[in-house]
Amino acid sequence: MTTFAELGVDQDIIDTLAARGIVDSFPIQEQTIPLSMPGQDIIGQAKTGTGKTFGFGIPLVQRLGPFPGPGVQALVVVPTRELAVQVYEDIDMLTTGRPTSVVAIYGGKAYEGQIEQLRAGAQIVVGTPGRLIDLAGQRLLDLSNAHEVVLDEADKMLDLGFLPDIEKIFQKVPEVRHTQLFSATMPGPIVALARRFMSNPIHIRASDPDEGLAQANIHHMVYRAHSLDKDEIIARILQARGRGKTVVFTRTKRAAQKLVDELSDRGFNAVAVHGDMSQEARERSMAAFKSGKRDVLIATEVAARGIDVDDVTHVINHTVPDDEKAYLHRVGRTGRAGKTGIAVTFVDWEDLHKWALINRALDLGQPEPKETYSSSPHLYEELDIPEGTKGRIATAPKTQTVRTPRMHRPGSAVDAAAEGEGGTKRRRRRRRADEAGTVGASFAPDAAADESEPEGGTPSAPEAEAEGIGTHDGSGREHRDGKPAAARRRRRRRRSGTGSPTPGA
DNA sequence: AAAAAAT
Repeated sequence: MTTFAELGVDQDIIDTLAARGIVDSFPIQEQTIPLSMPGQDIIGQAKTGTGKTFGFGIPLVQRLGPFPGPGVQALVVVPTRELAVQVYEDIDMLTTGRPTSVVAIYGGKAYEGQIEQLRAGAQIVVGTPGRLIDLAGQRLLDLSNAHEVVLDEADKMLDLGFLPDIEKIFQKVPEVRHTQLFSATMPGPIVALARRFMSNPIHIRASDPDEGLAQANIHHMVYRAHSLDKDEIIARILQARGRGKTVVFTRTKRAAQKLVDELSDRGFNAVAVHGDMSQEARERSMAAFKSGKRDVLIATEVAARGIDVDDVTHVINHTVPDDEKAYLHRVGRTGRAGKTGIAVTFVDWEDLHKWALINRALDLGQPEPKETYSSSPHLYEELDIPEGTKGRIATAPKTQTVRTPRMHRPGSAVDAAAEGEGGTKRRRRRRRADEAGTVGASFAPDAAADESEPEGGTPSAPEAEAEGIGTHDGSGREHRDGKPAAARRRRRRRRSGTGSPTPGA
């Protein structure tokens, strides 16, 4: 193992890293930092959770020098707002003790703060394409001196959805510059395309090409489950999983919303993140999940790439992801920095082919998924639930399965009973649309207030909570049911009892 | 086709 000092990293950055317990370098850092530091263009490829951010971040901070003058000299572009926040935090940490200042520029947020920081002379900008182009177009962001450019999740940034924006951004930065592209996945055609934006790049792969792209420390499992049984199986996995956090990926925003509602009703500590939520609610969910206040995150593809949360032990694919790249990034939320993780994928009948392609492309060696579900409750006990947990599954009370039919027949007597007082279908739906994903869970009511206090101060907790998810119903009401949020919280607390995550409690 | 990304 090479030390950071041997890689040419400045002592103050070494100290900053050490203060955070980071003393060992990762292979990608060892391979790219010495090349990147003197200005070599790099395409850096390394597995999920193996230190890519510092791989480009350290040279970037260091190349600006210890006392950079004011004005944007470095630009990092990322595909999602949450990743912008995370990368911003990482790079900001690297600048500790330097006058270098970093700003995150992304949508869904007030312009003022971001513009203010740019005016104050920020040197490093981390952002998402839309807002970057917006501010550049308004002459509020000057990229003409950004000689350092990074595309994080580079293959995503160069795919069809983002490419036009990326081309615009490259038109705004200097032609002579240092360009770094990083990702766990770099398909050949994308590498070819990438060369258009780089000069004599070196493509570094931090692992043996025949080794495969999948993390060896992730254990993969497949269930061929009927969609109506998925909630029940997920609940059982969550119950049996022990300490740690879980990310569940859904294909659609609506499915994410529905699942977070269902799991919250079952007493799990779940929050959601998806594009139909307000940015404030998205960030509140992420903060609660990162801090451990909530231990289940239900997410759409938005959280598939780059997001780094400690102690994620399980990733569950509620539906098979689009392709092997999506699979790799999703399951890469676990098994990070040398830890192990479990990846569970539900394969629907119509996804059998898609799954077979992923299984083969990544050489996962998974057998053909067997039909593991049944409408009969005991058959759940035959499920191969993730390691070390079978005993607990087998002893799970049978009565748990009573809750599954509620999903099948919304509005039934069971449904009304679960709602408690005044539970019409319509009211229930409204409550959920507003609430879930913001605080999500039905207990730990104090957390609702904690999570709605970002730095910089926002409205009082009730309003912040009530704002809920943005465009879901497009309303913007301050209250639902005509009751203030505090009263609603009391009602929910009563309904959900003590907060023990026991289904059927 | 869905999700993401400016308002």
